[in-house]
Amino acid sequence: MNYLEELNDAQRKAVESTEGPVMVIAGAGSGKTRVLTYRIAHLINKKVDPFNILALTFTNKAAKEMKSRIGNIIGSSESANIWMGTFHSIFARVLRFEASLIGYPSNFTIYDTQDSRNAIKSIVKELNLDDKIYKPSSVYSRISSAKNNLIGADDYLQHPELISQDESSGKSQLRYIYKRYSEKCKRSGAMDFDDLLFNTNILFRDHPNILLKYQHKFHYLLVDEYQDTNYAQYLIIKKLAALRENICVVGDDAQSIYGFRGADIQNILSFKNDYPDYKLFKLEQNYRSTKRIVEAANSIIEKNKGQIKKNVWTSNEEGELIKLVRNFTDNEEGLFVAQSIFEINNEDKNQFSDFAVLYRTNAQSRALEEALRKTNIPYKIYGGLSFYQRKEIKDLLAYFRLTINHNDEESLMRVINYPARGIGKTTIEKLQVASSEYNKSIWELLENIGAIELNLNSGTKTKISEFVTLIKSFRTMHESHSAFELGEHISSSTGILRELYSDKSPEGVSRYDNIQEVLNALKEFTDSNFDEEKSLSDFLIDVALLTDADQDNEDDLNKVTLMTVHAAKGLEFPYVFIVGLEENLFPSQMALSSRSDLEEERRLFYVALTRAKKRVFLSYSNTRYKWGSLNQCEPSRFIDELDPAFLEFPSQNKIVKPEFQREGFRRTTGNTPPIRRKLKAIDSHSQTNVSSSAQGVKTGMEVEHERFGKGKVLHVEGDKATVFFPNVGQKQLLLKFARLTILK
DNA sequence: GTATTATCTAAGTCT
DNA sequence: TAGATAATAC
Repeated sequence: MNYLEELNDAQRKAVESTEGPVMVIAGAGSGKTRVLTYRIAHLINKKVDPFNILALTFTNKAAKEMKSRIGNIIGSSESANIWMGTFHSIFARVLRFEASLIGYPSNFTIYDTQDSRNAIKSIVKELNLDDKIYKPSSVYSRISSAKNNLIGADDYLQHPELISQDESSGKSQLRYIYKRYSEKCKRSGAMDFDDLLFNTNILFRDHPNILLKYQHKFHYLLVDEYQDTNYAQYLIIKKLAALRENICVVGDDAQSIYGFRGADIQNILSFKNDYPDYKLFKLEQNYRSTKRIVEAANSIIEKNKGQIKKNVWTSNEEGELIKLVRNFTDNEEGLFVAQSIFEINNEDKNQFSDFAVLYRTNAQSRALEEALRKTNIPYKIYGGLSFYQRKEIKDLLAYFRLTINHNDEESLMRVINYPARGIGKTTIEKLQVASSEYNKSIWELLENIGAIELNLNSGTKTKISEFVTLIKSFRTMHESHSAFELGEHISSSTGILRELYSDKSPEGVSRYDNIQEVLNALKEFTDSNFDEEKSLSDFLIDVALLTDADQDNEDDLNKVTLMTVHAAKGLEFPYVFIVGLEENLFPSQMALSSRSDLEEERRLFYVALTRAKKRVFLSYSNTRYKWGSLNQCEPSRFIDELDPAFLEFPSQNKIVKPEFQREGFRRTTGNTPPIRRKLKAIDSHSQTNVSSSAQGVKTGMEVEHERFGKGKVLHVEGDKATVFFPNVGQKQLLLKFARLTILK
């Protein structure tokens, strides 16, 4: 087998230990994907039926790529049969088969976050609660984390701890919202993202025979990015693996960045308790990045406590220093990025696709986009307001969803009067009241609108029955026509196309084009993979579970990539820009209150750094627009934490400081720590040379450094000082960034 | 019931 | 700043 020869010792062992529990701790860039790929290929080579392999990946794109790589090794007819995908899409598929057992229709709808929030919002209204206190987003995240910990609505009602938490945060009614929300979802035949995992657990818990069936089906389990699994996912895996224990998990505790959605590093740490005779392999050699990048990243991650011991190293070349750049505004930061890309691209004959710009929040993309557009640099953005979340798309999809599942209330509400057909607010309110009064779905009321006394005038009733007939006709057509034909018919016969076509504004035109694009996607979907079922409801599941990283366009080759650090997980680029390195942004303000949140931000920064193969650029800005007003910012603590030995500070920026309107200024709140205040003071007149005397550090002084401890200043030159620390030896420090306290 | 205007509020990361 | 919602006029 020549593919085994392409692996180093640890990788090879991880590939060949096919039987029994295996954990692979894989440092950044250590060939994790390669191990997973070869391991699956190896299994199939050993005559394991691909049908008996379940591989859980973090994005659908990763699954697709891995499948095609495996196909290259062992033949694509085999690899096509592997069950490979994200947790959500794999178990959505399982649930479709088994839905009736847990009281759902097999054509259930998947609610996205917006649907869920809307549903919660209407419940808060129904219960006459204050929507300032019960904000849909916060209620939703509370319910979400309950579900991720397998606490159902009824469990929640009897959970003293959660109830008292809610009471002390002034949200004592939360449990009743949760209860109603569950009921509403069930009545609508809808599952939200968390339900897909929650209900899979319910299914396996309450139907041991079904669990057994899948245990017999999946002889071999592989889980990628294990550090980012939450409790619900952990338990599904554990149950499925219980029979044969042929489970292989791959992860890196240093890259755990999804704590906010319930991911628990403990899952890695407790693997050895669940499977005492497990085999552990550590992949520590980094093949991706230069020495300086690897070591700089190590210098960051070592600030975190409680990690699995490992020593990530590389035999790659030294590489260049990490360049740090300060900007006065976020727009200037964008220009810096654009300019640098332009220059590097010119001198080294690189592709635009060699560059990635990573940021903490999606909102930061705008300034970057603008700068790249101005400089004519092609780019693509992942995430943010994705294509399928645009209003016109959601409207069309709502018709699709309603056709498949008439009880889908969120979709119904979206389209019952769009395009306007004379069923207005008053009517809808009456329907909603009646719906909770009779405990019937709104669709059921609509269907029997003639038989129910709702105090509606006959004109409205006619309009309603026309609407019902329309949707039912789509349903009938669904039986006899392809998904694409149906989609086309729906978009024209509902009047959506006509409505958008008549809007000749640029936005209107682009909305019309977007609808056409959905239809194209649907056509492509219908035409692909003849062996799999390709109905409209399959399409809807695919669309609902697209991840941010999944979008892929043929014409997106050779473009600069813009994405959040989260979305960049698992990817690599020769040149990486990490922008917006400011306190309260990266690390996020909300992470500052707890140590563990801050450590997660630090891991996030670690992930960002380790995406780079050749060079890293860090940048921050002194001011940034937030919510339309200007804010002052301070450099991120993570900059201070990087070992300065790996950093290149630019000579003075040539850019002229723009004038700010005083009124527009809003001060950042909170107490500025002394060091930061000092930094800020230096920053604000840093056009003049930063002299050592600004901080008063002089040769011969005794100083203390936050990390290196006490030391003696040997030499000062400009803004650089040479200091001897008994603990760590001699260090070159930049006074601008080193946290030096003068002792004597 | 519908269209237009004024006001509010959100944006932290993802399925 | 921009999209969502409430208020207002028709």
